[in-house]
Amino acid sequence: MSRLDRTLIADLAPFQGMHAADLDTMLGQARSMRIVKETAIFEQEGEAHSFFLLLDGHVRVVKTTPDGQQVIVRYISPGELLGIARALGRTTYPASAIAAVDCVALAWPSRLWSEFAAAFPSFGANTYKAVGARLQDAHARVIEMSTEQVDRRVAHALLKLIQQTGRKTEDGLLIDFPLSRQDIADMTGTTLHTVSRLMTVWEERGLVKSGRQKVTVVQPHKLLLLAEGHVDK
Amino acid sequence: MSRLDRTLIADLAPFQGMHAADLDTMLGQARSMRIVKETAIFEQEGEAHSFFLLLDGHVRVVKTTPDGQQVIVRYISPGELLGIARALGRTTYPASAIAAVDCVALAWPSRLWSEFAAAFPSFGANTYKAVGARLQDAHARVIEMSTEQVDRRVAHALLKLIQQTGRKTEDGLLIDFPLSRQDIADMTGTTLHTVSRLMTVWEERGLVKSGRQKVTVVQPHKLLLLAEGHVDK
DNA sequence: GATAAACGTTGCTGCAACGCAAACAAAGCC
DNA sequence: GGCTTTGTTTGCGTTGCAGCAACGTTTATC
Repeated sequence: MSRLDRTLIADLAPFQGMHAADLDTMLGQARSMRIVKETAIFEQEGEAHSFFLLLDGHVRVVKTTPDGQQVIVRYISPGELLGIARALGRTTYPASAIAAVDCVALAWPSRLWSEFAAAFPSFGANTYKAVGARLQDAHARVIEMSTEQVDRRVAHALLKLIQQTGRKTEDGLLIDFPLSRQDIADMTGTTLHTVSRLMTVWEERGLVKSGRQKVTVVQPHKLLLLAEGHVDK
Repeated sequence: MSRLDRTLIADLAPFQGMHAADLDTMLGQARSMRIVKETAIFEQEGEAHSFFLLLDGHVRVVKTTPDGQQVIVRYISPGELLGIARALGRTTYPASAIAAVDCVALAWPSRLWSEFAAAFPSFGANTYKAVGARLQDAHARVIEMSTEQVDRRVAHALLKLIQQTGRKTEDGLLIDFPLSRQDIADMTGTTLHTVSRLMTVWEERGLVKSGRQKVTVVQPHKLLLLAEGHVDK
């Protein structure tokens, strides 16, 4: 790992407020790894032997129900920790993490997490703050699933994605990794058919442009209005 | 607070592994309070000035959407912490906490939380473990809302409640606080009408017995089969 | 004990969204 | 270039469940 890399890593949320030397200690014990597209970083129910820092790419966290239905819990962007099950008192991963594109990540053995958290208080605090945010997010999603109908949920999901990974193009904000109708359905608790129908309607109205596994939001503002229900669908 | 009380409190999950003297330090700074039925311990959006330990009673945590719909996030039983928003990096409460019955609780100023967590590592670790469990729970609920239909969600909710607060009676396991059809609906993302219909069917089949704001699960095992979908409804 | 308020039940109707099926389109592969 | 695989679109029938409305029942209030 080059000097430059370390400087960039120091800016990431999980390491805010840490001393450079402490960060070096952590990085010294990390294993760098590449994950090819559509392979798993870790699997649901598997023993939580490591935790990870995503450096490049996008990862989807997926839960599969006993009867085989998939739910996408969230997408992870570079700079975020994943697989911290052990830090929350679990011994197995509660979900699978699949690389949506080719990825680069750092890995540490799980047992080191508590050592790091104890030795570098900022690191522990940052993690717990992130966990707090995730809890918030999960609750927000429960509310959404309980009270809002499909079109609004899908609109919301797209907005969250462009906020996370939106890349400006001539058409609008492109979601920067392959995203199928089925993926969107798995994020919002609906079916690919319903998503497909919604997308065609929105495309006709000029809200989005989309192709195979590709979504560009043309008019984020209008999509937001729809998501918030300030407009008749 | 009597000597006996302190002994009992020491057994509660948030204080496992703490020294008796440290616990005394904490309790010395707590304010004991009674909350009358159906009043708020804290309100959504309100400044998170305190965190609480529920000693007696049952509290429901409710989120209200901008358009007035209510969602019950969870019920809290004696021995659990609540209102720990500040510990997760928030300055306001993300939900309201309403006493389902007359309650007794201890309250500490929020700023003390980080002091306690730093001074008594077990306390901090216990809390984060609890937060981890809540995150798990929230995710499980998202999955459930995404993939299961109403009857199974309601069955699951009832099972969770009897597990938390079930009191053995001659009829079966009674949920030990007033619980209306609307409450169950708010827990499961449906309407009181649908819940009412389900309850009548289940009553006819001898799965439950219920009256006004009162639910007794007669055959938990059969209800579980229904919740898991191992039986045609 | 009469009146009101809160909670629960039940029939009916409508529709959002699911499921199925068939066809189409694009990408990968030999 | 043809073949397969994977993803998308779209029509049509079905249905779970919400929404409305009316009524019954229990608990509070004075």
